[in-house]
Amino acid sequence: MSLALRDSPLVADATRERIKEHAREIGYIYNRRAASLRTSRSGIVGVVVHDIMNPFFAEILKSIEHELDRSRQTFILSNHYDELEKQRNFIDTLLQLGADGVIMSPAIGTPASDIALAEDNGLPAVLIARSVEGADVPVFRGDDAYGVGLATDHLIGLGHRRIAMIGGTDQTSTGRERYRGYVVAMERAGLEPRPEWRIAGPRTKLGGFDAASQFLNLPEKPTAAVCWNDLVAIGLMNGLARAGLKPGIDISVTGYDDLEEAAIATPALTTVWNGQREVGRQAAKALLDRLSGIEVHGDQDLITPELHVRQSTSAPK
Amino acid sequence: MSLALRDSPLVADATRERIKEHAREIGYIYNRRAASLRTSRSGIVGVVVHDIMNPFFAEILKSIEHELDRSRQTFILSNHYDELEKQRNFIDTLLQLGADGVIMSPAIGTPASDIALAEDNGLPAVLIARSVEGADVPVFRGDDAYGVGLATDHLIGLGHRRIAMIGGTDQTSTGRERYRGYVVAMERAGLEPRPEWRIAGPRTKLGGFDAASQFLNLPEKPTAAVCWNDLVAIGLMNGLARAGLKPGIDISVTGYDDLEEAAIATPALTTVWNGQREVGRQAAKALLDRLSGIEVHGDQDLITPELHVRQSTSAPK
DNA sequence: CTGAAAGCGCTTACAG
DNA sequence: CTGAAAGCGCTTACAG
Repeated sequence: MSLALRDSPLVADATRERIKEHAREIGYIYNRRAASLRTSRSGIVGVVVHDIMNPFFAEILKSIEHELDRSRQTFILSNHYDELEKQRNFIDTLLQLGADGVIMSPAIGTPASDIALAEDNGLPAVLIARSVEGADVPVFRGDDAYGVGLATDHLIGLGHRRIAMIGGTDQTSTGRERYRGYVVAMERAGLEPRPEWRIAGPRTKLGGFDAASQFLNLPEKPTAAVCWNDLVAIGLMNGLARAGLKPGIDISVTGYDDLEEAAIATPALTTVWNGQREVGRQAAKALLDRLSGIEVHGDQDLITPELHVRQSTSAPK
Repeated sequence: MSLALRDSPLVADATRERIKEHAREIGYIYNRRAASLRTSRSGIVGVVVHDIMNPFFAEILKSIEHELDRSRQTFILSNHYDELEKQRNFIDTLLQLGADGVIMSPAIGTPASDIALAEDNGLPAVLIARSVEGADVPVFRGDDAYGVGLATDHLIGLGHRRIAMIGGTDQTSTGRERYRGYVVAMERAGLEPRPEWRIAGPRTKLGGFDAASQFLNLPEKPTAAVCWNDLVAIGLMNGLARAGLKPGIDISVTGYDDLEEAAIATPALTTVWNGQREVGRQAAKALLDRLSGIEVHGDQDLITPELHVRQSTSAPK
């Protein structure tokens, strides 16, 4: 009977249908805990990110979901809010449930040993968005330095000379990479990336909104802002508008990620496409490959970002 | 040993600590599948909503997460995208995993029998946001008709006479309630809620954005729009701005939900607080109560919405 | 090829 | 009070 319900080819079609029909009639419910106990395969995959409310992750999650659905894996989602403790609890839960694998955007400060612990206990891991020094697992993310370079070059090309960088933190690999991309592009153009033009910290709309006044008080007023992500950029534009300025005309603003929302912001946001869909798809595929025993190499294939020019950038006045 | 690890009072403190220490050393991992198989309690709670990317649900989820965390329940999240099939698959998965309960915002068209099926198989359900005719389970949501009435009354009080209602669908209980609130408020003020002033459908930012041109072509141009939710309102304001109008001055706009984002929109959005946090908290608590055998009455305590007036509404020009 | 038995790792009722 | 045994519902190796 169990063979028939699992669509085994060892059972004739007609027999299978009869058994399934009967199972339905008596309200039979397959007990996955029991099966999993026996086979040590649970069909569960864990996904843990900073914050699923963040549309950047939400877009990644959608494509992970799509990919996992196709191979009938159930996925369990969790936020770690960049707290190591929460992340550890979640990994612990996955181990206890006998999950088959985990896709994670590691919390700030995740040591390689945390990932090794999971791996050593039969929980293969795949990273997204951020890498962890010393962890020998596949990582999927965009080429952040290159992407921010695109945005910075674009502003320089429009004639901007004083360009601020708003948001992000040096505590993550992504943060360091994006800042590096900005610095390199500025220097390449012979411009000085003045440290006081960097407003580190903001990563949300509210953060960008609040940074507007700080931006407007910067020494030797910058005429443009390269933002950490679209959320910060949209928040900043709202803050600038609230202060009576016209973002896109008085001050040029670029985002990062190209969220669905970027195109309908006012003004429509010039931003860098960061391949969220691709990141999710590739990460899910890599994990599924690992589960079926296919070797996946640990080095990261960076996704190449693209600049999408819209109305939030123009020549300085 | 198992007693010690579960902090049973039957074991002396010193002994417990020694055993735990040893367990840590040998890298022992508690097998929840085995325990669950034996006790038929899994510590898993399912949550299924239309779309977790929607900030409205995301805010509810956050408070559910907070509440479940405190009682060490793991929660599994899923989107049904208003597809019954997806919702059924998820409930099936929960049954197979032996989940302890489910919190759901039922997909359009969910029959009471689907909920009965879960309940009959030992999976207690609690509903959020939408109710299901004939299902005898607790429901937690706001008083939608009353809330939209608040927004409509506010616009009428400012002097508006031609007011459109944008977004939402009659296929959900929420949709019908919100439209009813608008109609009742209009009629109470002796105004005619003309059917062509209703643009049904939009429920997202993009939907609201696209509805702007349709709104501007409405017969006997309305001077204000009551929107289905904040997303539609923000999208509509962006669309109006793109058409050269000043939302909040040329056209008054109200939202619904009071998302975090509403306060930082440009102009800041006048909207109706819908108690997301409360909905999540109460739903989680009700489910936990049911799990510990406490009777929870099936009739719904509606949360009373509040109007939050900001800059997106003013007297008609 | 078929059917009965062992065993996954827990918890708990029960014998000693 | 303690320790060994039964059993949760599956899957699979094995005996017949």
